[in-house]
Amino acid sequence: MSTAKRGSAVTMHEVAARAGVSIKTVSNVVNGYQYIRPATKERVEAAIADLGYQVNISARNLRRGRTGIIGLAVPELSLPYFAELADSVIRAAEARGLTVLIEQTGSVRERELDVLSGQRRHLTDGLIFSPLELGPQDAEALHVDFPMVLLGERIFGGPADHVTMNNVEAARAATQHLLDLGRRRIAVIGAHEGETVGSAALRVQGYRQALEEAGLTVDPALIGEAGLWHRATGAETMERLLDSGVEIDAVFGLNDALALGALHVLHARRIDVPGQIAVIGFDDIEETAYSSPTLTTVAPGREQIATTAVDLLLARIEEVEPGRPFVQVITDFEIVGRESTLGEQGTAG
Amino acid sequence: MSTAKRGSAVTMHEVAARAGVSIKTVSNVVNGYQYIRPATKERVEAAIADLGYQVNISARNLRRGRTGIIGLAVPELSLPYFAELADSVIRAAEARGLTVLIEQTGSVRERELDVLSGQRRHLTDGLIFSPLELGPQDAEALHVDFPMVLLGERIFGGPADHVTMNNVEAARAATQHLLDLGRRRIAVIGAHEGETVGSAALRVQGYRQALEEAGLTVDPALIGEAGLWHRATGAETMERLLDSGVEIDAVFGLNDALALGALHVLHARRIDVPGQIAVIGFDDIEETAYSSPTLTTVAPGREQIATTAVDLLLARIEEVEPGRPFVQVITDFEIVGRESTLGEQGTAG
DNA sequence: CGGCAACTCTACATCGTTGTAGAAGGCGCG
DNA sequence: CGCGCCTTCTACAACGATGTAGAGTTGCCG
Repeated sequence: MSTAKRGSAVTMHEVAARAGVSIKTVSNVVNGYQYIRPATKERVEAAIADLGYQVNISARNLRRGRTGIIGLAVPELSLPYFAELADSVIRAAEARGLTVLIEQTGSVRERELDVLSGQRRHLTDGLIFSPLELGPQDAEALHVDFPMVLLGERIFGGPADHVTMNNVEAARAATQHLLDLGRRRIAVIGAHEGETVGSAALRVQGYRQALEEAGLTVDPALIGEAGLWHRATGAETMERLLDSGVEIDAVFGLNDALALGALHVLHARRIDVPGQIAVIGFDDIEETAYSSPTLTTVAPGREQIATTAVDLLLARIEEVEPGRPFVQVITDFEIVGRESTLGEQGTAG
Repeated sequence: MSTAKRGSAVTMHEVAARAGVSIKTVSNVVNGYQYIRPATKERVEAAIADLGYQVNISARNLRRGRTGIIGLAVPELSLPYFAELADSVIRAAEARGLTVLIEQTGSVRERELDVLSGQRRHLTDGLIFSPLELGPQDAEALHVDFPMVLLGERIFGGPADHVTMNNVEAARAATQHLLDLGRRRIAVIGAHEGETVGSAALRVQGYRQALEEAGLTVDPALIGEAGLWHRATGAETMERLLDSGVEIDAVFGLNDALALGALHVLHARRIDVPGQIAVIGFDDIEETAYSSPTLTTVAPGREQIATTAVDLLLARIEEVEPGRPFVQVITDFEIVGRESTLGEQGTAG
C-alpha cells in the first residue's frame, strides 16, 4: 500500500509536489495546524502515506531549537537500582513524548563533571543527573545554563531542582525497625569516612539518631566502610566485621547491593538470618523480594522520583514559569518488611 | 577565563567575527582541516574559548545527515540481563564516539514493531535490536532500510546482521552439566509452548538433545511453561512443578531470573539445593554470584556481544563495504559452575 | 453593499553547519 | 618568466524543516 522508499529520504518538497500544495501546507498538516480544508488535509495525508514520508528530526530540531531528548546520567546500569530507575525515567519521559539518552559516569568524578559540560548537552534539552562522586568542591560546576534536575540530597546548595527522599529520616526508620525487633548491636555497611554531605553520610546520620533516641551509644566498631556500594564490597565489609569479633545482632546495609553481599557472607558462614543477625537494606530493588531470605528494605518511591524529575525538567525546558526558584522535592519512603528481619512470617504468599 | 554565555547559543558567526576570519574557517578549525596557518588556528581557538562556543549538533546533523546516536531497543532495563547488556553496549558505543538512546519495548509485540518504523529512527544512525516477541509472521517488518543489528538467534532469516550465542549448544552444555552430576529428572522452566524459533524453543531443543544423547526420554511433565522470563514467573512455575508431584532432581532455568525465582521457592520449601535439586540458570547476571546458594549458569559473553554488535552496526552505518551480505556472528559461551549445582565446593573465595 | 473578521494557503527567510568551487598568494622548476 | 602546484582562506549554496507576513477567499453584520 505504500511506496515507501525510506532509504533516500523523502522530504516535504516531494510530498508537497505530489499533493499539489506548498511545502508549508505539508508542514501545517504534519503539525496539526487548524486552518486547513479537510480536502487538502486528506490529499496531503495520502501523499505522506504513499511516499512513506517521515519528518526529518534533525531539521526540525535545528529550526525549533529543541531536540525532544533528555539526558539521564547515572553511575552504571549494571547496578540494579539505577537500571530500575532508568526504566522508570524512560517510561515517564515516553509518556510525555520525550526520548532518553543515557550516560554512564561509572561513579568517576571526572566523568560526572564531563556530563555537565560535554558535547552531549547539545543533543538534549535537559538533564536528569544522579551524581555520586561530586562533592562540595564541585558546587561551581553545577551552575549550568541548561535545564537540569538533580537526583539525591541537595548536598551542594547547587542551583538546580532536586528530587530526593529524606535519607536521614528513612535511615532512622530502618534502624528503628531493627530496634523494634530488639536488636541492639546494629552494624552499618557502606559508610564513607570523612564524607558529610552524600547519601552515605546522611544515612549514617539517621542511624545515629535512631540509636541515640533509643538511649544507645554508637559503637564505631560497628560502622563498616565500603566505598563502592556493590555486592562485592558489601560481602567484604561483612566479612571484615565478622572477623573483627565485634558483637553483632543486626546489619543495616546502606543500599540493597551491600545488604545482599552481606547476606551472601552470612549464608556462607551458616549464620542464621534473622535468627542470629537481622539484615535490612535500602532501595527496594526487585531482587530483594527473591533473595533467600527475602530482604527487608527501604522503598524510596522510585516511580514517584522518576515522574517528579521528568515533570520538573519539562517545566524548566518549557519555561512554564521563567524565574521559578529552584525547588527540592522530598519523596515518600516506606519500610518493606521481609524475612531478613521478620523471619518466616515475613514471607509473601 | 571564559566569557561563556551559553544560554543564548554562540554560533560560528560570532566566533568568526571575533577571530576576524570567515565562518568556514572556523568550521575548518573545529573539524581539524589541515590547511590552516597556525596563527589563524590559534586566533580561532582563542575566540572559541573566549566565547565558550560549542558546535550545534542539530545543525551539523542536518548538514551531515548523521546524528552520532544509535538506538538500543530492549525489553526492559529492570531485567538485569538487559541492564547489563545496555551497560556494555553503552561502553562499547562510547569508545567509538557514539551515544546510545534506549528504547524499552516491554516485550510487547506492537511496541517491537513500532521500534522498526517509529519516529525515533530519524534520531539515530542505526539500531541494535533485541526482539523477544516478534515471530515469523513479522519477518516482513524486519526489512528495514536503516542499519540494524539484531541480537538473538537469526530466527526469521531476516535481512540484517545478527549477533547471537549458540542457544542450542549452550543449553545442551547446561543440561549436560546436570547430567554429569548424575541428575536424571531435569525440569525446565521457561518453555514457550508452540514457539519454534525463539530463545525458549532453541534452549529447550538443546535440552532435548542432551537428554537424547544420554539415552534418556524427555518427560513432558518436566517442561514448565513461563511466558515472561521474570523471577516471579520462575517462582510460580517452580511451585507448579513441585505441586504436580512429578519427580525432580534438577532444574534448568532458561534464564537466570527464572532460576532465581525457582531458587527462592526451593528455599522457602526447605528443599536442599543442590542436595535434593540442583539448579542451573542462563545469562550470568551479576546477581547469580551473590544469591544463596550462588547460581551455576551459562555466561553468554556479554561484552563480546556488545562490542561485536556495535562494530557491525558501525560498519553498516559507514558503509565500509556497501553490498556486504548479512552476517551472523556466534559468540562464545561458558558454563560457570557455582553452588547451586556443585554445592559448597562451588563457593568462590 | 462595504467592511471586517475568519479562514486557507503560499512565498520567503531562517535555524547553524558543512561541501563545493574557486580566489589569492607563494614557491619551485624548466 | 610563466606555468603549475601547494597552501590558505572565502563566498555561496545547500541540508529540511518552521515562523512570519501576507495574499486571496468567504461569510457575516450593520
